[in-house]
Parts: sequence; C-alpha cells; structure tokens
Amino acid sequence: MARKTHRSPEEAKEAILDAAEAIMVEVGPAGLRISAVAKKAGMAHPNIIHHFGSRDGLLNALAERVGSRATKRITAAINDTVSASKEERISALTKVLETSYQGDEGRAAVWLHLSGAESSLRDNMAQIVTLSHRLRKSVDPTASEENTNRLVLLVTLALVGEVVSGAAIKEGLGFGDSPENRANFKQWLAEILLNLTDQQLDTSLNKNDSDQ
Amino acid sequence: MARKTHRSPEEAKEAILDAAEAIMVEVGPAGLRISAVAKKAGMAHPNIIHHFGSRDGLLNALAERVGSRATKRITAAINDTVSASKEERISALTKVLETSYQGDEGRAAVWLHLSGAESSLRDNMAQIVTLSHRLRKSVDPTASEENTNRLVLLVTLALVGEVVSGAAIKEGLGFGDSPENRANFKQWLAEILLNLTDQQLDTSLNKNDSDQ
DNA sequence: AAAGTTATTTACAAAACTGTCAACAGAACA
DNA sequence: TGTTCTGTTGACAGTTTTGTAAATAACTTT
Repeated sequence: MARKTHRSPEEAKEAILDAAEAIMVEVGPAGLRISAVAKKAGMAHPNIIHHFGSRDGLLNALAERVGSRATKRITAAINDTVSASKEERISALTKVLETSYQGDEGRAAVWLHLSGAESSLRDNMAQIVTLSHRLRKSVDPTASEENTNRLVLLVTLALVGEVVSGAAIKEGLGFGDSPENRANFKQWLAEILLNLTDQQLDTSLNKNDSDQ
Repeated sequence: MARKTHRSPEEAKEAILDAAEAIMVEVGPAGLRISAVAKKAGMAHPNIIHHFGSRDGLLNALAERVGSRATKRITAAINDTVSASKEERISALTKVLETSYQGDEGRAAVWLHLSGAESSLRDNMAQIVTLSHRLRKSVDPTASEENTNRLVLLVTLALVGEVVSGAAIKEGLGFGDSPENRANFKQWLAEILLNLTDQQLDTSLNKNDSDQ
C-alpha cells in the first residue's frame, strides 16, 4: 500500500508535464505512453487522466507550455537586443538565435506541432514578429516591413530546421556540431542580419536588374 | 476466399511503400499501422512483414526511398542552374528551392528523420553541398568555401523548417500561404543568394567593425 | 472533531497492434 | 503433368495501452 503524496493540482500538473516533456524528447508525441509518464512522475497512470482528461489533453497542455515558455524567452531576448548598445548588439542578437529554442525544448515543440497538437503557435509568432520589426527599425529606420518580414521568416524557418535536423545536416556539410561551431554560425548570421539593410538588399537586387 | 494477385517482389514492395508513404504523411511514423498500410495496398498485413521483415524494416525502407528521391530531384535542379544562362539563373535557382521537398514528401522525410529511421541523409547532404559549391563558384569565382557553406546551411535549414511549420509560421507573420506568396518568398531568396557575393558579405561585416 | 472534497491508487475492461504459423495458390521448371 | 518455390492469406497468441470504477487517504472546512 503506497503512501499518497497529495500535491496541489498545480504541482501535480507541473510534475506530470515535466515528466512528459522529458519523455517526449526521446520518443515523440505518438510514442508517448501515459504509463511511462506516470512512472517517471512517480504516480499511478489514472492520476494523469484525472488531471488532463485524456492522453490528448496532456499533449495539448504540453504543447501550450512549451510554446509559451519559448515565446517568453525569445521576446525577452529580442527586447534585450533592442535596448542594447551598438557594440553589444551583435552578441545580443546572437543570443536571441541561440536561445530561441533551448536544447530539447525545440525538438518537443516541433514534434508536437507535426503531430497536430493544438498550440498557440500563431499568436506566439505574431508577438515575435512585432518585436522583430521594432528591433530592425531601431537599427535601420528606413527598413521596409516587407523585407523585415521576409528576413524574419527566413530566420524562423532556419531555427526550426535546426532543431529538427541541424546535427545531421551540419555533419553532411562538414560542420562540426560542437557548441563552438554552432555559436560561430549563429554569430555569422546575427552579423549579416544586423548589417543587411534594405539599401543593401535593394542594391543587390537592382544591380542584377541593370546588369542585363 | 480472396483472389491472390501474386506480384513480383519488386512490385509488391513498391505498392507497399506507396501506401505507407501516403499514410505516413497523415499520421507520422509512430502512428503508422501495418494493418492500415496493408488495407490501402489491398493485401493482408502479414504480407508486409514477409517483404520487409518488420514494421521498422518498412520505415527504414521508406526513409531510404524518400531521401534518395528528393536528392535526385535536388541535384538535377542544381545542375540545371549551373548550366543556365545568366538571365535564367534566378528562375532556375528559385526552382531548386521550390522543388527541394515536393509537397508531402518533405513532411514524410522530416518526420521519419525525427523518429530515428535510418537513412542516408548524410550522404545525400554531401552530394548537395558539393554541387552547391560548384554553382556558387560559377556565379562568384572568388566565393570562399566558408561563406558558401554557411549560406547552404542557412538555406537548407530554412527549407526543412518550411516543410515542418511553414504554413503556421507564415500565417503568424501575416504571409498568406498561397502558392503565389510561397513562390514570391523563394524568388526573393534566390535573388539574394545569387547576388550576395563574398565581397558584399565581407563589406557588410567590415563596415560594422570600422563603424565604432 | 466530524463531514466533505479531491488527489491518488488498485483492479479491471476493452480494444488495438505486431508478429507467428500453417495452409493455400499462382508461377516457373523439369 | 508433377514438383518446387514463394507470394499471399486467415486465424491466432501475446503484449501493450487507454480509459473506467470504486475504494482510500490526505487535506480543508465547519
């Protein structure tokens, strides 16, 4: 007869979500077994159903938590970059790119999204793009929304791609996957993003047009 | 008593893989049920085990086929771009970006990779990067390998990101997800890639250094 | 201190899925 | 025609998994 710990509903849910997230990263959403989560959280599995209604309820709650966590980190980092001095800007933006998806959390987020778990990805993206607009305009006042939007899209897609197959792709490209090399790539990207003004982008495109 | 069709092993495997791929896109690898594949392929499920040994055997074979198909398309498109005239280059490169992962195939590939199915992703990437090197050097003879590598990495990651969460991210960013808008973004990217020479990249970086 | 609320557990039901086995039916070959 | 090989099938076994139901124990309230 096991002792019953009797946490508050909030604590219990947190404990369950922690366990679920850890397992998710290994096996993916479809491979997530409610009994495995319960074992890791140190409880019996019906308790999970009691708190989340069903297995799907757990997955949706997990997607929600992972998404909002990442969004908080990202928006905070972008805000830091906006208010950073000129010299600190590159390292600040590099940090944005580095911490966007922290370690395994990115895997979890992408995987959950692929599996169709409901989350507020759209709302979160809207927040991020608004801040990014502000950042880019503070660096380049003449920056057009159109180019900013496209750059943000490019970077966002690349960050998603990285958490999915980053290691394998880098290996195929001859990049080492050490934290060092990872930082180098992101710093390179941050430098380009900060210095690629609309003027340069347009010059680049116009040059091509007038070439012929 | 059902009639037995008695295909050749090759035909049977192809039919099974076709069915498996179609289902994969919907439910993901972990959700793939051997019996569902059999039903779609019009046979009894033990036949699948007979041909692929096990469920994992089927998934690995699928990953292999999806990967090599995509690689063939991509390398062909890059080759077309290398040998394209100056005027056709942008549209040719746009086509590379558009056809890298064709529709649902990309979803299948990423999903399989996330689930740890064995595939020759590394080898395929190596092929692609070699060709990309050649392409960029034909456009900009002074292009450094380092910058080329980084650009290819950026684009590849972005393409992976697109098949995973492209639609949702674009929606959050205010992009419509119509084929039209999709093409516009990729054409924009192709133009930048073709015109962003090392000189420009380095100028951009040096300008920043000397700014302070 | 008694009653009530609910987080938690044990036991169970029902369904689903992979893989096995023996038998069957086409095709190739003697 | 008969024999062999193998693609194919139906039935089955064993395991695993989600969700239910009733009992229990911890905490709160009166």
